[in-house]
Amino acid sequence: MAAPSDFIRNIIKEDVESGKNNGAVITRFPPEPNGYLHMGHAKSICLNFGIAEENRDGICNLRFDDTNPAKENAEYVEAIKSDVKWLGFDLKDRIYYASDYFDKLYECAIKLIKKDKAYVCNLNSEQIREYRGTLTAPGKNSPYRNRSIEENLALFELMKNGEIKEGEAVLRAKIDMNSPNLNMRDPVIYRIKHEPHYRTGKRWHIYPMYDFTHCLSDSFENITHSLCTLEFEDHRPLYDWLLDELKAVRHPKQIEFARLNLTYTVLSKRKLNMLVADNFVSGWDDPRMPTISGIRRRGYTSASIKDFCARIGVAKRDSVVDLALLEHCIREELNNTAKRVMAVINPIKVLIDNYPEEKIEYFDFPYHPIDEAFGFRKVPFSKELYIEREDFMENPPKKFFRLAPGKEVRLRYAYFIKCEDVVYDANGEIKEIHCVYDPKTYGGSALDGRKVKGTIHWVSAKHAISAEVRLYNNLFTTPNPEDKKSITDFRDCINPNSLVIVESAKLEPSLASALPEEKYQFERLGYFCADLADSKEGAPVFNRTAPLKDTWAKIQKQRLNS
RNA sequence: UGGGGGAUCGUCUAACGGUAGGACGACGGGUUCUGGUUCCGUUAAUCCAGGUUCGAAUCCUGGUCCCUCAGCCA
Repeated sequence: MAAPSDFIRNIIKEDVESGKNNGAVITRFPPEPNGYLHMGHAKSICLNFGIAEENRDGICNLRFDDTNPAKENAEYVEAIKSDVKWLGFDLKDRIYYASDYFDKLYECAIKLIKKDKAYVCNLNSEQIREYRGTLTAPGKNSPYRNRSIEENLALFELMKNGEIKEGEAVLRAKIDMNSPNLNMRDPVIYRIKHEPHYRTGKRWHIYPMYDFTHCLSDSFENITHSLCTLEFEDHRPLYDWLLDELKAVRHPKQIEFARLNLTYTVLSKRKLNMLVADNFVSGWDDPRMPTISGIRRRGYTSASIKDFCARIGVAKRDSVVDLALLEHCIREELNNTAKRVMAVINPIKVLIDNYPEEKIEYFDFPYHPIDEAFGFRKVPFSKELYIEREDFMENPPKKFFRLAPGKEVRLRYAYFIKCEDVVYDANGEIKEIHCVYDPKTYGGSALDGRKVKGTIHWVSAKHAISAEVRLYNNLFTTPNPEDKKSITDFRDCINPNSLVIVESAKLEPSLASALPEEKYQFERLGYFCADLADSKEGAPVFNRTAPLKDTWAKIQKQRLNS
């Protein structure tokens, strides 16, 4: 694949060529450990780590932006590390924590106070908001703005020692209450939180804010290019102001790009957290979730995610990427890598009337239609079979190529069969379909050159294993559940059929040995993956990763619409 | 009616004053023991109005629309 190119890579290329930073390229991926990583993060990871890989001696750090002890914990840290590793980027032990910089950051705050560029403010949060002004009205100076450096130092010391209550004091940068950019109206850079931190314990009673922490952490790590999403564009002046005032040796360049949006899903940690907390899904790794761990459990591979990220590109304009593109990426990969097997999800019984009662034939079927390197497996054939309910119609429309009274089809790789009779139960439901087979079509082709239009999949009833199969559909019914104009609460759009559990699908016996995370194509149905958590050898559980494209379904839909 | 951004096929994204290209989707067809794959083809875009220029998606002027900022979240 051609090397990716986008406006950020172009900027970096120019910087390297002009000798900026001595040609170094150091990026970072800075998640807050307050939730699991999702596809939006995957975009950022592929960008930051990708750029590092593409440049000679390029480096990308994983840095936990853990300055809010109320929301962060070690479980999230572990989950994030594992997701980044699974995506296949080499961390080289370059794992950092903003919390490791608390001492250095504190020193920077002192320095700022000594420069008379920061002050302790005793306005409460409501007052701070009032003094800040509005989008159109300027703010006004805090009455505490002109405290002496000594007083500020003393007060900040008290804050640090836990001697002031939460909410009663903050440290603010002294910038400009008249700035049209709200972020420059004396932003809070430290607040009091009498809350233990998952890494630093009870050592601190004050915690630095994002704006203060981020630019300095970037600088400490010698980051050259600090890539973030569009909403931080307004923060760039503050990012630069802090580094300038503190005379930082390293002054990274912040560049903003548009965050990822995907149709039929939500990509905000807050919303995903709500789905988990309110049990709309089973957890962060529910296969319906657009989290890295969810999508992995669904059966997506890291290669397909990287491919997707390369295809969507990086730009500044807001965009919503079609989920179909993600599906395309996984189908393309699995088409080349997944073993083909047969499974019947919605079984209906077929009896081959002219097949001997006790006879069992074992066929050697290929795991892949053209590539023999995939190997072969034994598949039993007998008088009683299951086929897919949807593959039989009593009164078929014109273009139905499957089984119907009087019609002949091919059982994949096995025999031609012809439907002779249909037997009903007391409720008028089909109980079984009676067919005859043509022994001269052994292996699935007729010696006389006779053709059949349809080939259907099947399993031997006696030999089939029963297993749970989970059919996943879009989590939301609308393409854009995050659209504020048309939707008041994204939860109103949750798809009630996002998960359909098939308790006992009938699988060919070879599938009994499927290993967790092993990927298959169930012929004519879709790509399936043995569940990471619930699948056991001998007792598999399968998740549908993506259905195969289905032009027959499309034809039917068109018929309905016309 | 403050500031900061953005507008190119249905969607995503190229083109950096010189043929508006690619991918996904959709549609049509060939091949096929998966109505899959594959192959071929079709569809379809520069927000608007002026200007500069031999030539404008690109430069200038003026509009329009969209996103974003008033956490002691990140």
